[in-house]
Parts: sequence; structure tokens; C-alpha cells
Amino acid sequence: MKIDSKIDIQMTQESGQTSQPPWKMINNSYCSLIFPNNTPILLKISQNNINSLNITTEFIDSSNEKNNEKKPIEIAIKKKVSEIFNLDFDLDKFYKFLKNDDKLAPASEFCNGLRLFIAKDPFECIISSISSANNSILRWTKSIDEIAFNWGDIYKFKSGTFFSFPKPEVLKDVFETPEDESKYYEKPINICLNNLKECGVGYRSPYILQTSEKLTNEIAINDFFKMKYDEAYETIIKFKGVGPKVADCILLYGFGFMEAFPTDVWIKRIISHLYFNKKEITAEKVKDFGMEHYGDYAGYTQLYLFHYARKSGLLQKLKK
DNA sequence: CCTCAGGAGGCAC
DNA sequence: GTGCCTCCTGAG
Repeated sequence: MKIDSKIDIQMTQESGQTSQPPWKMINNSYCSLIFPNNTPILLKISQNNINSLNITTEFIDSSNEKNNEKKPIEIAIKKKVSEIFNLDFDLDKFYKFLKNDDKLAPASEFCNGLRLFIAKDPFECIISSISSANNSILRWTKSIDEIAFNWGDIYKFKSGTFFSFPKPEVLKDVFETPEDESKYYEKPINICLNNLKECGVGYRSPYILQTSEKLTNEIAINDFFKMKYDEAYETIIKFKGVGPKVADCILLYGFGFMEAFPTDVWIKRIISHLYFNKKEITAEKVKDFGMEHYGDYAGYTQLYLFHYARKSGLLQKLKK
């Protein structure tokens, strides 16, 4: 299968977006477990040129690959890939927008083909974003993979073994510390053998448990898809461990709210460097500036500015 | 080569 | 304004 669309899959995978850890690389393909039409499928994506993606898949039961059910599932797979990599977004139109602003023009060249990496599982994105606060990319991505390994469902394919990210109703019951494991008899065996602290999430473990609890008993994940930005923001920021920056990451990468402008310390430095003559301004003002100035391009502009600054060396310069 | 302080895509208090 | 889990980095 082939999808014709402009994207740099490697840059997109490795740009540190908090929707999920980068996918496993097997034989030069980015591989992930997805569930189109509720069917577990191993998706394998490779790329020869920036204008198209090569897609191959594996099923659990290889007999499925030959039967005549194949056509509808192919359509569902393409749709899913298109959602995850935001392929309907018109990049060339966005580049015209960037080139209209002298401050943004360099980023459009530098990040050619970079796209939003939207969550394949919004709950995974929520936990990823909470875990990313005051943390390094390497560390939070290892934690998320560890959580899936411990409590997700196992799926074995020819190319390798993959784990789904656990549902909130499973994660809410897992143990926080090794000491909790002594109470193993109170809970099902699959959640007794490991604990959150050993996944390296540190002091964020109570936030992860409370969030899983809320998403089991108070709010359904899918409710966020029905909300406008303001309502979704006010709802998610009430969660423990979710502040302004993490809230916007969840809305942008988890639910595709393109108008979100996640403002961390780096974006703050970049924006004040570019637009405010290096004067220190608050994160809140930077967020407002981004949302007003860039509108529906706010999320993409944040992604491009951050990636440009990180990879071009501008961040290192601004640090000093 | 080892040790250890400082810092990391912020948040709760 | 401070402390925070834990891992990584770099100065000494």
C-alpha cells in the first residue's frame, strides 16, 4: 500500500511530540500496533521520498491476510494513518503562511515535511503528557513503553511482540510502589506484579493513578472530541499533574485541537527572542500571543518553532 | 576512571 | 517562590 502525501516520517517520529513514544524501528520501518475496525494490526511504515509513505501490515492470524475481507480493512488502515500523521493538513499552504512572517520563514525550510504526530490512543497521550512535565524525552518515552509492557495486552506478530497501552480502568488499579505489591491478593494477577515507581515516573505516579480513576468513573475520553477548545481546556486542566503546558499538549497531540499553543520554557524564550526584543514575558502572555497571532496554525507553528530552535542550535544560544 | 551537583518540554502546595 | 522523582551530563 502507498499513500501519496508530503511528510518526513523520521523527523515527525523523532521530534519528541507527547502523543506517544517514537515507534519501534524494525528493518527500516516504523512499526506500531493499531486497531482499525477493532482488529489488531501491526502497521509498518517506510519511506523512500518525502512525497509518499510505503505501508505494509501484519495480522495476528496470517490466514486473514489472504481472505476477501482485505479491502475494507485497507481503507480503515489508510484512514488511521492519515489521522495519526495529520495527512489532510495542507503543508504547502502552511508554508506560505510561515513565509509571510520574517520570524517564521526559516522554520519552514528547516522543518520541511514535519507533521503533527497525533495520538493513536488519546489516553496514552494524556499519560505521556503528564509524564513529560519536568522530564526529558528519553525518560518519559521509556516510562510509557514500560507501562504498556507491564499492563497492556500482548500481541505477537511475525516481526515481533507488541503491547497495547492499558485502558484507564486497568491503570487505575496498579500499584504505586514496590511495598504495595505485598497486598497482591486483593487484585487480579495481571496488575500485581509491577508498580508505577519502577517505570520511572517518580512523583508523577499519584497523578497517573488519579487521572486513570477520573477517566474511568467521571469523564469518558471520547467526551473531549465533542467539546470546543475552551471547554476541553477547562476540563483537562482540573486533573492533577496537568498544568497549562501539559493541558495544551493533550489537546493538540491527543485530540487534534489545532488552535492550542503549548507554552513551555523554551517556547517562552523563542517567542520573547523573536517578537519581544528578548524581554522576559510570562508563559500565559506567550500562550495568548500564540493563539491570537497564529490562530488555527498555532499548534503547527509551535511545533515548527520548537523543532527549528532545538535542531538549529538556537535553543542552546537562548539558554545563555 | 570515579563522584556529585546541576538541570530537565512544569506542577502542586 | 520551593521542592520534587530520577536519569543524564559534565566539571573536577
